[in-house]
Amino acid sequence: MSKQQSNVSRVYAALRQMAADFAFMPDQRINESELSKQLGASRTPLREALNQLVAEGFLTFQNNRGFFCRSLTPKYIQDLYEARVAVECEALRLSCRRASDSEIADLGAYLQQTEAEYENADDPTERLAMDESFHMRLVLLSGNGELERSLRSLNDRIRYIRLIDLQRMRDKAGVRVPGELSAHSRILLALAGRDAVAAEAAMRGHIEKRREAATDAVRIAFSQLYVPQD
Amino acid sequence: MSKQQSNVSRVYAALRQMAADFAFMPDQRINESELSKQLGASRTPLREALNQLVAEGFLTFQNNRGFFCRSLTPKYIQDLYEARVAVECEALRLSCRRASDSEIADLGAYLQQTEAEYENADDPTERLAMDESFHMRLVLLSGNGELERSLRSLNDRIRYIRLIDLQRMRDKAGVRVPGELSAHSRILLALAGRDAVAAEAAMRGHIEKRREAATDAVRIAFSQLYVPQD
DNA sequence: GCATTCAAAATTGTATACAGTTTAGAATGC
DNA sequence: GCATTCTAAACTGTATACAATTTTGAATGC
Repeated sequence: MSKQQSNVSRVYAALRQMAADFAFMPDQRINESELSKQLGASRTPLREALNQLVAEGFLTFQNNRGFFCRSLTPKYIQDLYEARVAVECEALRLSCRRASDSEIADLGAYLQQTEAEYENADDPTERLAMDESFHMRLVLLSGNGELERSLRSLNDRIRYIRLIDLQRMRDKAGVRVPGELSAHSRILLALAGRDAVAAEAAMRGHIEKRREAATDAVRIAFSQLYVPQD
Repeated sequence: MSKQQSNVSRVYAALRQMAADFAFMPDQRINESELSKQLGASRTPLREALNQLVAEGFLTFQNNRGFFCRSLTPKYIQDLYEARVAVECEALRLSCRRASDSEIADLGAYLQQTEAEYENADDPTERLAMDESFHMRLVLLSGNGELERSLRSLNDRIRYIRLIDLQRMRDKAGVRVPGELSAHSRILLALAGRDAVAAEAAMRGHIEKRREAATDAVRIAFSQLYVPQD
């Protein structure tokens, strides 16, 4: 009998979470000894996990200087949003051909259930989790493992900014007019109608609408990250 | 004065090349001691590089059993081709908006030059390098670093199969009718006309045309990989 | 105050050792 | 021949040690 899960993957998961949350400041140097104590593993497995995160773009590496948190710039966030459009639109196109009627119906039920919760949820983290979950389910319907992997990576690198964006939206957002369709509903409707063009257009519009706001949020993020207490 | 390039990144580059060429057989277990001798580094930096390749999908990892070459299945190759469509079509769309006229003219000159060479090149490796290069230049015009990174990864994981595909095409391919436009020319023309829809359609058709052939090539690849000498 | 120098401290890079686990293959029984 | 058991060899996982490099910060000169 042996452990199924490797120690490196446990450390990796913890680090990825930390990197997503910007527990490391942008461009901050990462101290291996300190971190290894914190995570209860020696530097050898820690560095193996850190190397994985470098390969995925969460961290960078400089010879003899070690590991650094990725930097956070409007350009970088824009790149990630554009990549999301690429991944999610193509996945949606595939889903229009491949998803079964019952899979689409299931997603519809999920959407209906969460949209009610969404309106009531105060916590932006909760809202974001619901939003991400809907988008991820859509990609899963495409049946493409590579697109799924890409979206997971993009989501984790973008999450912090989306959270800031959501917090700002909460303050000034009006309630949606009852009867008006949410962006998610419009996407799902087009999918149910197997209308790839309409679905893609709805998805593209939906993501790009948030892109501009998100690049603005980068500046806000800076102030939130670099001020310790407020 | 110090080395600019780290040892790990040297080992990584060598391993990535090997993984792209299927120097490791699909599903083959990788022996760390042997490989570390071969690459002139101890197991510590070797494993750091191997972990990067796991994160990128070139290899897999099982606790207490070590590293394995990714498996090679028609489904996997299809996923990668579909991801290429996602990345390259969106990049092209962005390029239509962003590329300067002179950048497009440069790419046109490059295309004209290589298409002549392409017809004469016997070596499939050369042909593939030219093809990849054109596609990569297109993505670079989008100015999106994330899409660029994705395409690089996809290219390396797909290359071996494309090579097999090209070898098969050589045997039965007819010469293109003079005056008829190559797929690359059609894409470039649409780009020059800033016609994102036409460009995307041409790109999609171009990649998908090879996708089916490539999944067939997987079976051929198996026979080539598993027969040592022929 | 500001730049420069330099030695001490901190940190990274990697080889190695060894414990823990898996694998290979011989021996055995059916 | 085929499955099972068991032991030795091979291999992986990780802590640790130490060399090489970078960083820190005090001392100095301007």
